[in-house]
Amino acid sequence: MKDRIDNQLVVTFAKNVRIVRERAGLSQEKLAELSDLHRTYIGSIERGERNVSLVNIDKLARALHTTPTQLLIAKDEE
Amino acid sequence: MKDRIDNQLVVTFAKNVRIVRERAGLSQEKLAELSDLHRTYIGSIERGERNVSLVNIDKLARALHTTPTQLLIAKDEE
DNA sequence: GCAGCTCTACTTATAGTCTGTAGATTTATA
DNA sequence: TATAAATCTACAGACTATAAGTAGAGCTGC
Repeated sequence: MKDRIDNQLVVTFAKNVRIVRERAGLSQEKLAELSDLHRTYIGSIERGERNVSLVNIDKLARALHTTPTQLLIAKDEE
Repeated sequence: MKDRIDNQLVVTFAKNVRIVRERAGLSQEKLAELSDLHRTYIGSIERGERNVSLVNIDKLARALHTTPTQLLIAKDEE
């Protein structure tokens, strides 16, 4: 398994992408198609293995009909 | 001159970093030191030439005593 | 069996570093 | 007033590290 990135923002982003995607009823493959990214790349983002940059944050936010900001906010730290 | 990146999020981020840095009374060099990034890299970010990734967005937000979210929100589109 | 996800492994593209130059601006100082 | 010294930013170019992107096999649960 590839290493997770030890950074709170990366972890939060990863979780949010997964949550929003699932709420939207999309598979990773479908999201990949909508965002013009690769299916395995989406998976690794959601596992917190990728240090995603602004342009792809933007692509994902658009595909999920949300904002970059929403994807970076920690929803509930329990 | 290196090309600006044609992406709204990149442009917004660039502007916000500069505004917040100047409000804090910091030079690019001082911010570079505080964020543990290179001085010329800070300059190119503010010129909108860089597609910055999550870990460095986090570093900059911390150094500027703000949040990643604040750096991504378009303040006023006039 | 199938859909959806994980994981390895890899190449290519670009994020990010470093050195150095130049111009503009400010500040001290003769 | 100059003018020199110090500070700051823009930018070029070359380099290194890592993000972006792809392919394919293999889990897992329905």
